[in-house]
Amino acid sequence: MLHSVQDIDTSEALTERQQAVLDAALRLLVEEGDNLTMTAVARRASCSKETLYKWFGDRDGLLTATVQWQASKVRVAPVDRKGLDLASLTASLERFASDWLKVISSDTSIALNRVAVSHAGSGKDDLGAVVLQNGRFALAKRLKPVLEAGREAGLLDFEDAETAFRTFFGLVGRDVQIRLLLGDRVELTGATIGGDARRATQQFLALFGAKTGPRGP
Amino acid sequence: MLHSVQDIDTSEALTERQQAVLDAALRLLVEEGDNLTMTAVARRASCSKETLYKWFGDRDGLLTATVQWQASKVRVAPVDRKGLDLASLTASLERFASDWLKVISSDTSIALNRVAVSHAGSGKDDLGAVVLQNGRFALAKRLKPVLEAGREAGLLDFEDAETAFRTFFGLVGRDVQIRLLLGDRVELTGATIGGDARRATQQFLALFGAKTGPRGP
DNA sequence: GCCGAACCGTAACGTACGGTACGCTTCCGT
DNA sequence: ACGGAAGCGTACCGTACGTTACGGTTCGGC
Repeated sequence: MLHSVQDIDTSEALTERQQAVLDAALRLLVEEGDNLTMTAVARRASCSKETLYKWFGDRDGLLTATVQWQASKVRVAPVDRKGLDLASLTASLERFASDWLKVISSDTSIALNRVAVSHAGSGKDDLGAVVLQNGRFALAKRLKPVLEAGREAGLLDFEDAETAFRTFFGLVGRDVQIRLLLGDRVELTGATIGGDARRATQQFLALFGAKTGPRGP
Repeated sequence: MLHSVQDIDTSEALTERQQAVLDAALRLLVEEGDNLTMTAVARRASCSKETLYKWFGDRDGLLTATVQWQASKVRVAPVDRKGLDLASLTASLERFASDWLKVISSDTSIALNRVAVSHAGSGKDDLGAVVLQNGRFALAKRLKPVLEAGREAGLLDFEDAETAFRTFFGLVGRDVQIRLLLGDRVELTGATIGGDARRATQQFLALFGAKTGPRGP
């Protein structure tokens, strides 16, 4: 099962130098895509190929390390769910939507998803699993508590948090990610993202907002 | 601009034999992903590599021809929009949703999208554009008239057909496509697809159904 | 029956790249 | 000061694969 990849502490024993190397690899990955060669990474990071192999085993190891390294950087602070009213819930949702749109439209996310999708075909490594864990599933894990809190507060009404989340996910992302991955230049300025986040949130509330109002009968 | 790829009549002068070769290439593409070699295609299609190069130029040419060939096979009949009431509109939408889910969860779609995404990075060919045109944009072109007919009939209420379509797209697809592309085994039996199509349609109607009822005040 | 075109099967070529080996420098501990 | 580990730069090896070349076979036209 793919979900079995837990949140590994990927920062286990990563030297400053190693992190720098992985950063270089990441930058190169964004520029060159899956075409990056070990030689290129070595040159860019000003290290020897021998070192790359000693540290990361082989090419796939380097790629996985790079992806996990980027993933470990994205851990955002969980949303505080103190006094929850409609306004703060709306704000939270918009925030999640906006953040998510910014992520999936970023160059690094696009590059990482591209290489993970490529490798998902011939299953040598589990890049797809890593990307999923730190993307879509991490988002779910952070958002579901908010949704459930909203339900507790009588603001939301849904049976299954997973289903509600997936709807939110669809309303936010729509066709953006697949279009970007396929090379379409979708217009995504800061303003558009804000507007899309608001629209998605309103639609989600229209679908899952409690008809009875907060603390209803 | 990426959208500039019009619907080319890809079946221009394609011999039976050539179609057979492309079918073989397609099957191999589904099995092997982007790892397929020219030798493998030649062997599978029982033709010589020289012929492959004469017909399709080079590897990229073969790939593009294969993708276009598959695309040309998917042209479905447009939906008739005769007497339009809520029932038939709902049925149409569910049909679209169900068809789309079946497509994106099919092995060939996954394989094609994978290779297109891979190649979208280093833009040698325009596989991404082709896939987008025959996937997401073809769907829009077929669905929008239905939506507009629904609006004409007073069943739907929206400003922009494109926006409405994108919402529908998101409600139907949600996280399915990206998860499949990344190698997650999403459960998608016929029953699940039917249920998801119904749910997406109901949600869409809840968001864009005219409050006034058909032939409103 | 004969010719050339199209095509099959396979062998051959060139190159790019993953992976390894080696010499040299730096730097740290003793 | 000295020995050795770590690491840089580079040269080297093996292989896979894209691309080309070639001999043999089928087949339609005359």
